[in-house]
Amino acid sequence: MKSKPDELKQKMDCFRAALQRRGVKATPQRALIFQEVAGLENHPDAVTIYKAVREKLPMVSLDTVYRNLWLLQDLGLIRILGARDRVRFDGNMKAHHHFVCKACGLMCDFYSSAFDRLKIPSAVKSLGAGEIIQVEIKGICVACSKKSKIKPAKISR
Amino acid sequence: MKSKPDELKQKMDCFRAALQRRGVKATPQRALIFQEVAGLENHPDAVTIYKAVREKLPMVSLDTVYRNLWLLQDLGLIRILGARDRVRFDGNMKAHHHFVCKACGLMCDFYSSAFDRLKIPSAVKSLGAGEIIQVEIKGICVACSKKSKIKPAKISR
DNA sequence: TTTTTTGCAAATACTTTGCATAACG
DNA sequence: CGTTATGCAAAGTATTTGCAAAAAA
Repeated sequence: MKSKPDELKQKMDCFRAALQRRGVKATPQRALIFQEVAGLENHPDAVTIYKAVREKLPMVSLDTVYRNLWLLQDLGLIRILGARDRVRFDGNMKAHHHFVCKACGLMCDFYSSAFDRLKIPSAVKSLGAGEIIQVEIKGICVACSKKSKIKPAKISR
Repeated sequence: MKSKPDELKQKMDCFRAALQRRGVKATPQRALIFQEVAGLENHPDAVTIYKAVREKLPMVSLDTVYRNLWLLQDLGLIRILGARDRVRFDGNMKAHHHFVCKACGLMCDFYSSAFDRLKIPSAVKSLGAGEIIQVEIKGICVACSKKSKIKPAKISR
């Protein structure tokens, strides 16, 4: 699903501004990669983005795509879904919610009876049958925020 | 963080019952693997579980751990967090929430102003500084529920 | 012109599979 | 006993890294 063209234009302006602010160069690869991610409402993996970018720029390599995706994430222009690396398992079958640290990947449970009472909105019915509803809060965990006081977080894998 | 011993016992009963119901054998490996995941409130990856199980049963192999984790998930005894396989990227920076299909991994956005208004509970402050709050609804998407009418979903990678 | 970024290729990490043997019910 | 599960080793994917050449500011 593509977003409206003027929205995309606005996103690209935002993109250029963020790059400049951080002294990062605006290469065509970078712009195209951002455009692909920003223009889609499904959530592509790296290879899907790679293929899409290749249509317009056949020489790009997959590692450039990865490098730029992580860079865009560091710049706050895109996000990742779920865990950054491997699969994680959850054996807590009580109602609970998650806090995820953007820096170190820590995931831990918290409880909230208010969140437990959330109902699945009717708009979701057109997507499928919802069974579990959980809230995810992303941020920086205490351990990482201590670290970053010493040395500003350079989030790289 | 370990859960209380009687809770664990109850979980193990639940485990044995579920295995029997589905005609799956209760091997010591399987029981230990379940116990590890069920007893932790952080969300270990396969290798972490593997190491923990090895302490008690030094012969287990990593592939047995994986096989059993997926099995336990199929049985509904544990869950996985985030995407099952690769990293996915999200370029939608508007407030939004996610629907995730347990069968095919489809992830798509939906909007809800009610969910957008959720506040970070004070209990979370002890975990870290929350920045983004999103709701995740897991279930079966329409495409998969059609498929499963023909042939009951055998969810394997 | 200086620094950053790219593409390539090779390396690493994570996860799955085939098969003979061992264990469960 | 018959079937299912295990361990091993080898194969697949996914992702990262080092480096010389190319491109941006």
